[in-house]
Amino acid sequence: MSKQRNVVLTAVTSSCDHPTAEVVLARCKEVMPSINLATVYRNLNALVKSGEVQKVMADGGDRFDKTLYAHAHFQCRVCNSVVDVDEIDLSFIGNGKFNKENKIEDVDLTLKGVCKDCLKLN
Amino acid sequence: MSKQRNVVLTAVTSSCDHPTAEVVLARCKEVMPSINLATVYRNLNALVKSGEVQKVMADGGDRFDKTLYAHAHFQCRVCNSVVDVDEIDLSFIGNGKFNKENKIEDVDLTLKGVCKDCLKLN
DNA sequence: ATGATAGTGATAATCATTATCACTTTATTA
DNA sequence: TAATAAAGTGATAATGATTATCACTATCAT
Repeated sequence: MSKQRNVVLTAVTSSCDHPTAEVVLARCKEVMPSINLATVYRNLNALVKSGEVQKVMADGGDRFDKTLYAHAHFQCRVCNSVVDVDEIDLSFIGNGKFNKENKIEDVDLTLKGVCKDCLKLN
Repeated sequence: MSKQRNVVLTAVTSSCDHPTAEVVLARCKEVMPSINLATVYRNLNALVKSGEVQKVMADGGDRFDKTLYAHAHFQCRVCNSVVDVDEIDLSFIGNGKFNKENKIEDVDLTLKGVCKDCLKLN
């Protein structure tokens, strides 16, 4: 594991939000100013492949997540923030007949709407 | 509703798959060779806004869907095809406490893995 | 040390999507 | 019907996120 990969991993795991690649880059630069966006993408993809972080598709670019168990997300269409939604249980997925014929490897459940903070601003 | 919007709408609703904008363009050109990709995007977005079609985020570009009720999707990571998964009931979402503080407007549940056809090819 | 290999930084390229704009079609009004 | 306003189109440029390329550097095993 290179120094850069470690810096990228720390940038994702040291906070509870869901940073974009650009945000990860900004955090890495605080600690390693020479690090490059391409390196950030390379290592994020490597970390996803090795199962150390999760990738979450979202409007405005993919997000990266330190939480590894299956869980739902919510993205606000006003401020674009992404938060975990733990109250939804995803464990039932894979029990149906669909998963007998096909192979489900991953579940991506994203709720969309307006978050409580943006609701207040109206 | 312009001729072009009608052609775009028909391209989405006349089949049961989940075409990308490029596929929609190809279908439209069969019937209206002069139609342009920008026009296809413009009208797809307008149809989404008016609630006549649904947009589904997917790897390799957004897909468009004539089915309007909330339902899950599955995307194969080998052939990239997207299919409906009707056996998963999404109606329970919105009953929890999360939706009391925040406003959930849309649900996007995409399963990922390998479809039965691609499993056979191994 | 030497060579092989993997990883990096810089930047170009790609891909999906959106913006712009001159022009055409459609609708509205006189 | 003619004049005019409004909306939509096609062509293409621009954007934004992501990936590919490539010369160079750090790391590791001889």
